Amino acid sequence: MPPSKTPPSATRHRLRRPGRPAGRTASDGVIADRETLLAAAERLIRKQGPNVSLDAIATEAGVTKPTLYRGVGDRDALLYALAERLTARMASDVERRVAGASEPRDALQRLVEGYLEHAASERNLYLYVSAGAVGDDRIRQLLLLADGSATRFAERIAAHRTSQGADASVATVWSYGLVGALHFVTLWWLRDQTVAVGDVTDQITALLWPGLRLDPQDATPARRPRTSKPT
Amino acid sequence: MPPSKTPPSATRHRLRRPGRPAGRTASDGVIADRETLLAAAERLIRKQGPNVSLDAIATEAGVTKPTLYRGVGDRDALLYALAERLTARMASDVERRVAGASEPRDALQRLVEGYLEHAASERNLYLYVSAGAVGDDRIRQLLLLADGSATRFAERIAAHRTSQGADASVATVWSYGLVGALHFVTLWWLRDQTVAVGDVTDQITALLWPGLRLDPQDATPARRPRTSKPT
DNA sequence: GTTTTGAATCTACCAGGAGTACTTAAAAGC
DNA sequence: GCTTTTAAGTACTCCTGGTAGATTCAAAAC
Repeated sequence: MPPSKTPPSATRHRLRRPGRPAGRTASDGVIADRETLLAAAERLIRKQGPNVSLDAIATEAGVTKPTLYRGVGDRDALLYALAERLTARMASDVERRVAGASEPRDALQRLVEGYLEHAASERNLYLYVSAGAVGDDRIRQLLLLADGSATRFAERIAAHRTSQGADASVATVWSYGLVGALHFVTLWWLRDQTVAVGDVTDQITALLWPGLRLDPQDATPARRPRTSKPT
Repeated sequence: MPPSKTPPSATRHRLRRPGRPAGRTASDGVIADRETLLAAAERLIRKQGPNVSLDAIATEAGVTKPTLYRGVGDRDALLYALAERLTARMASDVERRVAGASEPRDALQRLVEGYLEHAASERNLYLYVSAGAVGDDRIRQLLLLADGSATRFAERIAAHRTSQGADASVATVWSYGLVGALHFVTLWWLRDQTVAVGDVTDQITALLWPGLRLDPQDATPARRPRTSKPT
């Protein structure tokens, strides 16, 4: 009945018949590459918004759900992978901008602006990763973005403060605080985008910079007697 | 077959047969009160964690899903209602603590500590409201907590700065930044609760206070030429 | 060159949860 | 006493995440 079985690539992006695909040799050009699947997920989220089903993503990749599962894992795994890719891109973008800073405050300013603009340009992906799925480990999912970004901040803060002889134990809390502030302001800004990026940037910088700077005398911010060891 | 139909309240918290319940007169003691339903939702979330189905909540209230729907609306409506209740409680709790503050910095310190402790004591509810559902308006759901808290902060900040002759236009951005910082640090702290509340409180306060204070000379934080009107 | 083994994929299903159309029973109104 | 309105539950549909088993191809074994 079928005139020619297995048309090589005639029906691109259409579900294939069952069975091993007739293409490449093993482990050479692997079909259903993880990279391909993740790229398809990003593509679909970018154009369709953050509410996409796994089925839709699989179809976008020209593949079915089980293949998607073997390639990237379950919904959480996909979420984590996309979060990692997004934070890595944001980090390198922001890094590039910060590199040209003249002074520390300018660096913070560029960082904030870069975060805002990158989030805006990847709006749907940013929202997808921000909301997470509704799974068991809610905290982890809510902190996905933070875990990606905060460790980078924490290293910087700790290194800087240590080099200046200041207490570096604040680094972890401060970095989560920074990311949280950035994140919520970003969401607010993404919602009703009525304010110019520059203004928001200035305002966040004005809020955060005085606490982060290290020039005057503020080397020991402790104010109350410690009740336990700070880990 | 059934010996006595409609046992009055014998099977408490068990699904009744269809039909209007045989209790009260209208608008007197309304059955399936919205308050009752929301309280049941909170009760169940407190004891079972943030992953609860609407069915489970209805059962907890001794009622079925359609009744829950008529009482509080869909999943989003429930989420918003619970967020409102939680933020209101947190606000009044924090307000009470802040009232006893001696100086502005102490007020911030009490605010931070109150936020952390209240979130910890309502952990499951806090997580439920934080994550939201995965619906259409993701941003709104992600900002649920912020919208509840930030407006209160914004009013305070604006009033304080105006009274001191400082630029009050930063109030909105700053309040979202504050809530974001508090929120993420709270989540991080709720995850691996290895640090004492007091230490975290001190560290966040140390980060945020210098930006918020208004004593020295820092009345005009603008650093770059404005490119557009700030709303 | 044939057979067996293993790998990659799809089809078809299941489970669970949100949301709803319809039915039933009690109260309120006439 | 009869009708209308109100407050519920029953039982369904739809959608989405996840999985078991069938299906096809390549490569190794003989």
